[in-house]
Amino acid sequence: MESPVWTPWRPLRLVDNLPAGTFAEQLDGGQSFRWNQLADGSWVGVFGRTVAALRASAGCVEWRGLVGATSAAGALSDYLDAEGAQAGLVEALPWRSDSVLRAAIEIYPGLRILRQDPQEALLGFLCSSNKRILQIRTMVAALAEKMGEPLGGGFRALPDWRTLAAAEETVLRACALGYRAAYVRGTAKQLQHRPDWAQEFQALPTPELMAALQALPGVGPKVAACVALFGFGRLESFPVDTWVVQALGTAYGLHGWKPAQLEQFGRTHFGPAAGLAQQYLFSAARAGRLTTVSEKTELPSGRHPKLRG
DNA sequence: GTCCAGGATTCAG
DNA sequence: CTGAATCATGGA
Repeated sequence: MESPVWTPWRPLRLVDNLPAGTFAEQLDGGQSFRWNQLADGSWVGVFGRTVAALRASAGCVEWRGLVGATSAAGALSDYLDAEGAQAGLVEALPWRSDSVLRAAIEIYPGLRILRQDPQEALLGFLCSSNKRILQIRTMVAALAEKMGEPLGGGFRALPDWRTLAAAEETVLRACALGYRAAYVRGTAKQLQHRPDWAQEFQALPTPELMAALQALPGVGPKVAACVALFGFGRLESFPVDTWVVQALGTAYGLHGWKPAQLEQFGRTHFGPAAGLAQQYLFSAARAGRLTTVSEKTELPSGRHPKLRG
């Protein structure tokens, strides 16, 4: 087993303060599935072809990379939105009139959407249906371990579509994908001959991007919304999963609403950064710390959206 | 053993 | 079009 040789720890300059609790939630809260926390509290992960370790100390973030590899500082800065582009979007969310959102933001202040590689987001969320975050991490780790290209230090990249399309049935099955193996294989077979698929998808407006994603096997409305949000930076995308259904039902009184209706509510109520609001609500709900909306709070879209039109 | 998981697909009505 | 059944697997 090849053990990693790390560079010294160095500070990562972030515009926004990032508390340790928020930091952990950001890396391990169901956005990416490739970060693992070590016994010393630091985090080790792979994103794209970059291997890095991170740790939060006194409100600041430190990083280190593999000796001999290209410096991970630039990739990390982009990945973690070091320049603070999302801070203004949080400010523009309706937290002043929405006490539920305000309370959720205060639980994980500084929480941001990771700017992930499209392939990483798509593969991860192809594995996500009807699975818990811990189990998704296990699946993705197995895919990388068995088929990914070595990056040094014992770490591996995610396998590309060509490799996944050609993978033996027994290999895929050993990754504990279950029925999702057909999703991964089917999508891989469609994308393996389109090396520029990510650029082509990125050029599409969000509605067309969502449609293109949902044309892939195993990609429905929720997975497409997650890939658009985490992989293509579409901050207006509003994924509705079981946690968000419960959160909007209990906290906003939207009982019995169907996912499509809740998605419409989320995008109209939260606006251009609805996906960011969604992540705050998702994390708060998962932490069991979601509050309930007060009767005074105004909900501009506090009625069922029209099913047609 | 039972229930559920950051759902998607297929099928019946 | 909508709602229910089904899918494979592991952890609580």
